[in-house]
Amino acid sequence: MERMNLGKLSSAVDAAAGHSPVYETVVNFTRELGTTVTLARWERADCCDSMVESGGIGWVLSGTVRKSVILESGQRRIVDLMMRGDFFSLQGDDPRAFSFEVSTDEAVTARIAHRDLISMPILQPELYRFVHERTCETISRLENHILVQGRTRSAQKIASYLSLLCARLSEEQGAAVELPMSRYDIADHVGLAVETVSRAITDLRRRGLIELETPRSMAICQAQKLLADLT
Amino acid sequence: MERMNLGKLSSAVDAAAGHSPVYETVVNFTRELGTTVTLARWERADCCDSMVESGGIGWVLSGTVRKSVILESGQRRIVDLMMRGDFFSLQGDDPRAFSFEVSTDEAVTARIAHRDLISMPILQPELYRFVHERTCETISRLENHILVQGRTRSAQKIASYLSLLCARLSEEQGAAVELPMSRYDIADHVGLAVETVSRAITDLRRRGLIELETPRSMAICQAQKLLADLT
DNA sequence: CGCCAGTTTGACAGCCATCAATGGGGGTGG
DNA sequence: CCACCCCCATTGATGGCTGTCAAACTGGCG
Repeated sequence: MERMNLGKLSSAVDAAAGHSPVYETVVNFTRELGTTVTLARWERADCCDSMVESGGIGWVLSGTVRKSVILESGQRRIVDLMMRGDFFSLQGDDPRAFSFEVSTDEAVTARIAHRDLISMPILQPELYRFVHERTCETISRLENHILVQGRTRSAQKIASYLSLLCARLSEEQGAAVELPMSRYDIADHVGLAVETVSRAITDLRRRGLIELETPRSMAICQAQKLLADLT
Repeated sequence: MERMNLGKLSSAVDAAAGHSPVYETVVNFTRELGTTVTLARWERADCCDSMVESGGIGWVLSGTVRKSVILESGQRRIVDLMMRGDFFSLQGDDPRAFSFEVSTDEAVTARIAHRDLISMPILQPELYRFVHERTCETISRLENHILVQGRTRSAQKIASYLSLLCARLSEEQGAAVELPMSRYDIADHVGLAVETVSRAITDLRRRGLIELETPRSMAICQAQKLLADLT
């Protein structure tokens, strides 16, 4: 892990190719925070658990971070996947003992410690409002994932999951996207076995609904059919 | 739906038997809001969609409200279950078109409209902080449900779901609780068929892990075994 | 009494988790 | 440079679990 200051933020932001309007507001928000914010640069497979200690709230400026937990059975479950612009809550006293890991080559995160969050509504009401807005967005993200996991058939789960993922990764329809996670990660995220994930993806490819340049590079060919077809 | 004022709040709160410390803070929060808050009393099967129009944030003071959506296939999915003290976000422009329904004989809800939420950090910073705190609690609730849904076996899903539900409904271990939803609701919430839910519950009962006075009244006998036993 | 919604149980086909094996790609060390 | 290893992805075979269809049972209500 490497500490960063706001001056170095630009290079990190430039690395996050294909900016979106929402992402711009997150970057501006980060700059306006001044010394209240703590930036950090991480590398692949880094464990970001140290972020949690101070409590408060965190977000991703570039790269992908996953929030996971190991069950008593030894199984890993990925609860959430945070990409550039996504916020997540940091609760040090959480008995569920989540851990955070970087799944891309590099990731830049930001956070506000709990003690600073406390004084924000008085000192920076405008910015605190933004925090609330993004926190509600986090709720939407989790609700969407509950809908994905609620699907009964594996093909449905994978189809709706990939649709959602591509929509978050790229604004343009049908463009090839680099999947930020392995088949194992997808399996642990949607609640399926790796083999079932692989089979479902192969099935979608054979039916011409998606295309795979490499196992990690995917393009959705028929977006609406991908979701509708699978009763 | 019947509008309420803060004066009538006491009777509604008294109806929510077995107060918890957290719930008390929510009630106090509601009182302190004064005219900013909008209270409403609902009856069984009422649709609370009118709450969403003004945006902002809502919470439950008594009873149970479920947040659901009908998929293209006609299936219903219950995304979240809100009980006394639970907050939820209201987004009128949400394309996912969630609807809210009361699943108990009676329910009392409160809400703050978006326009009032906007001015809160300046006018009532202390209370706005509380909103943020409860919103983070909502995130925890959804994360927990993602963990439940992620279980692969039906018995695991039901066991962990019932454990979670009972923990939210009653502070005392092993006490009988009135389930706030039908088997159909449970099925649509955890992503199983009704028959599978029924079989899983019967199975847990036969093994002596839970007891059923009536189909709706349940007591957990061996809490830790209920979760650990099922690899 | 009859109706209805909710719950439970049975039978069975189909899907998925598991075990097993193969192939590919990137890294390291000889 | 090549061999080797490890991780990832894919495919096959199989048993068990779950969704589906069907039927019986319960309690409440008019």
